[in-house]
Amino acid sequence: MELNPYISVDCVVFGYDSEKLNVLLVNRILSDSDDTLPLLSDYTLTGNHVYENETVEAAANRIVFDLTGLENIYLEQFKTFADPDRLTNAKDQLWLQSIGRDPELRVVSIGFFALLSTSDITLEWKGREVKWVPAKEVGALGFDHNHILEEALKAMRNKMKHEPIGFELLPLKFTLTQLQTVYERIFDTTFDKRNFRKKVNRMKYVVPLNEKQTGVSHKPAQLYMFSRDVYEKTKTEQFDFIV
Amino acid sequence: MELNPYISVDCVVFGYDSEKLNVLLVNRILSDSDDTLPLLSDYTLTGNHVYENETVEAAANRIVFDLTGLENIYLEQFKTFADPDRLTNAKDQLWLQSIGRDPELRVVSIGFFALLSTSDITLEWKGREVKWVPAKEVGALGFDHNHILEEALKAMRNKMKHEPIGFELLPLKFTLTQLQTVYERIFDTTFDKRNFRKKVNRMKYVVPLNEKQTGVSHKPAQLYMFSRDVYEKTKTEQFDFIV
DNA sequence: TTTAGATAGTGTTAAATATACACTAAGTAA
DNA sequence: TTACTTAGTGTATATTTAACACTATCTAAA
Repeated sequence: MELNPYISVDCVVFGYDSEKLNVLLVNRILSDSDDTLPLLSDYTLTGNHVYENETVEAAANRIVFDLTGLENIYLEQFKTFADPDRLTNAKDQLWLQSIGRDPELRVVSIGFFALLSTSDITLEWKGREVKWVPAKEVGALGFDHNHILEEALKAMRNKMKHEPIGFELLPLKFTLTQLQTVYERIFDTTFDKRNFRKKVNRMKYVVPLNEKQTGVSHKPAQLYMFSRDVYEKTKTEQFDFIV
Repeated sequence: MELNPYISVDCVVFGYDSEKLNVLLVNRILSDSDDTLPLLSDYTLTGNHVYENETVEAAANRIVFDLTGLENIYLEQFKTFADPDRLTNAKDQLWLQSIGRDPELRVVSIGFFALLSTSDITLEWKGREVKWVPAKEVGALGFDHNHILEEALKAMRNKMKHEPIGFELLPLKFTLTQLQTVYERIFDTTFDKRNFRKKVNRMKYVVPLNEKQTGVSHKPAQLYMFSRDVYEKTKTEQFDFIV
């Protein structure tokens, strides 16, 4: 089965490690034929062209699965990038040529972001170096990937404000402190513990388990899980764009 | 300048006429060579391929401008459609062939929705019939356009819940009753007038003008306008996904 | 010029939610 | 047993929501 040369998918894989938000990057190395210094060595987001018979959603899932070995990861198509000059800078042209792509083609990239808890995963991808980088410390990326990352962050934060996707960044079972911290880190703010817990208490889709945290050297916390079922059943449609 | 055969833009143009939400559709007619009954006659959303040197945003603006003569219309990229079989049904294949496109090509369509007040516009498009159809009464469309329309409606409603885009569907100057009605019609509900007005009263970006409605045979209402400036300055970042 | 018709515009009370704020409880490790 | 660490809880005040009905102002027609 052939890859379609015009259509690609870029996945911004966000992983939260109970401290900060990270992004998955892969190394892009181009070595000289005489094995001296590399001509090119930088990082990009994870992406791939789609197979001729593959939907873009399937391609995004395939990429995330190849990277993490995980299925059913939260994935969302957030924006498409198709500027005529998005791959025209010198490094990208060099790279495209070297891997046998026509550097003249106008490639559409459909952007997805994925959310997961880094504790879950093991990394490997086509022999290329893959690493987590804190979202705030990402340097200059290849292609238009800094732009794509920024848009992904915007879309993710925006969705996070109104929909319960913070849970996707935590393990299945989590404590309320962990939940609070996710929101604090992503919105770069702090909340009052008692008020936060009062609010969560009204969210019937955050359900307490008969289980406590283990392996900690202090009072173990109650564990909770998120029930999408309950959420879907209880959510309402209201408008609320007041400041 | 050439059109890119792989990349198209579909615009879901929503127009509100102070009664209901409408969508702009164009007729797709294919006549037999002997001028008998048409082989094909149905409607589609408005769309076009992008020029080789054109961004997709520019293409979307161009389409809306060609259709309405209006610039600076609210436009938002909401989703991209790229399923391998999205144009494979018989009618679409026939149409593609007849207009000289390769029916085998996998075409990516980047979906935008536009919001405007129908009172504003005059219609004309490349000699093809263009018409407003109430969003609730749209029948079977060509291509995958029923699917695109549904996704546009979802995206628009969702955005409307949290961001002040209802104003884009009204004339620049509007009354509070008109504003209330937009939200009632789009969310298919009703609000209490006094409570609605109390809420709007707290939105500092809805500013009263020194002007009243004219041409009505009853007490003329106060006119208001929306100030995006004030909105951008006063908005905050909070999370609120409680039911 | 009066009257009918139509929509504009307004206030109060009770319940729910938001905000601000500090101490005790329960576990582990030394 | 004690020190350390994080979990977990309540109250008072301000703000917001929700439910509810009447008067004001304009036009048009009698």
